[in-house]
Amino acid sequence: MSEPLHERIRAEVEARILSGDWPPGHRIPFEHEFTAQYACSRMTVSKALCELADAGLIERRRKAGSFVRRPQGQSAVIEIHDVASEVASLDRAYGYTLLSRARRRATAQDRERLALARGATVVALRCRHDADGLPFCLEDRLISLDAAPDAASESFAADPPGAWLLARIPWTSAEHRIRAERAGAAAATLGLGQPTPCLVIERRTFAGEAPVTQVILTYPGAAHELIARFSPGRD
Amino acid sequence: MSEPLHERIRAEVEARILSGDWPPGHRIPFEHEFTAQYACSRMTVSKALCELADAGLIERRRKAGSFVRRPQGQSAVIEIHDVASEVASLDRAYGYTLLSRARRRATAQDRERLALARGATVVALRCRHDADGLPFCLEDRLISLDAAPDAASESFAADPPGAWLLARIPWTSAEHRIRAERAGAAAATLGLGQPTPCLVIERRTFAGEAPVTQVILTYPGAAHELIARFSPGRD
DNA sequence: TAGTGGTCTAGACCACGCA
DNA sequence: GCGTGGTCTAGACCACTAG
Repeated sequence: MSEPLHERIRAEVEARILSGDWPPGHRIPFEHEFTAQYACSRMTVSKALCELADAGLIERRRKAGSFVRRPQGQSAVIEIHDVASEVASLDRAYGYTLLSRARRRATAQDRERLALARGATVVALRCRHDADGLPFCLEDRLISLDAAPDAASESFAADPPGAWLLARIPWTSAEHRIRAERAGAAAATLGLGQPTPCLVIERRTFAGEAPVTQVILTYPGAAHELIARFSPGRD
Repeated sequence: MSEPLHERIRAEVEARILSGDWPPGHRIPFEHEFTAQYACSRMTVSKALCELADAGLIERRRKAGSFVRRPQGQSAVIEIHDVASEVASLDRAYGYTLLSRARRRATAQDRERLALARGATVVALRCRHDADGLPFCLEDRLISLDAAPDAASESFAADPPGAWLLARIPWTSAEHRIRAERAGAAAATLGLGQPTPCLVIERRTFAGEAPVTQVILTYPGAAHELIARFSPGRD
């Protein structure tokens, strides 16, 4: 058995669908018909068809059967890695510089960035990530000391705060905003001329309802792409 | 049985992992231990643990057991909607204009964009999506006639090609690239001054190994953000 | 109501990888 | 070696739902 049988069934049904042999809306054979065709048990067929259903290629309805789905594709999936591993995956040397660190009672702007209550205290960091000695990304981060009290005694001089937080504070949800922007205050730090467009990623992370951190990552547009390969999901 | 048992097992193990109770590297109980704990068969436990492995939360090794995986960096999920529904969700009036349409043997550049074989034919489209009468997004699309022969006889004068393709051609995977760019050729069409940064989304879609379509969407940066809220779980 | 998929069982054999 | 997970079987009962 070089290849699992359920995998072979899945691949053959998938090929029928992708070739157009079984067009959208077509009812594919019942499970018991596959068990006869492949001389196997129902569990094996079921596993193959469930994989196709998870992949969004078919829809299964009790009593009616399984049908080829009309492709949905409204939404997609993108992976966003943390900066250090991003640089590492490009096979370039990673460098990190802390530009500034401040501990303060949250200003009005801080409270808006991080959805904080009045009177909360934060650590504000600015740092630069380098690849092969060249500026790769500018990071502007707020950390809530309510969520991460240890951040108050951490200098962040040697290691970037992203990995530090990730290793300590469990998070349950995050919100991303991605946009293009003209390099403003970041231009000088990144060694850019003014008109250079940048890719800006804003991320707010929460543990339950409590805000943990907010970060603005600015990448020189020419030097960076978000890349992802993905498959349609269930939905 | 309101909830399948394998689902309950999956949820309880996932909770242990996300709470930090079982930290990265921790070996979780063997399948036979779960069968004792839940008084169920091995298949049921296996299904639950396979789901967690698919989601990237655990790694399973023969003889050794199953282990909590270290977080893969900050991998995340972002939804990318198609342009028409994007405009609709902003509660603005959607408009569509076909700028050009050509059918041709694939040029070298076309072949690179769409990973096509020599001698393939394509339909090349340029169109503009408007919101409340203002340019919202510029679309530059290639369609492989091998994958979508009907595109040869479709004018695309009234309806955007994205939805047309989605309704007809099933796809199994796609590749996205997102970057910031200075408005170049797109500037005039979008009614922009030259230095305006744009958010550029490139998407290549495949059915199995066969390329279907490639599209470059250019959004004026100030007018557009990708926004997503997500939770950790499936990678 | 009858037939489908969803779930589950109590076994089994095998491949792999750590000893 | 030997124990793990990977796969598979030949049944079973149940929930859902189209007819």
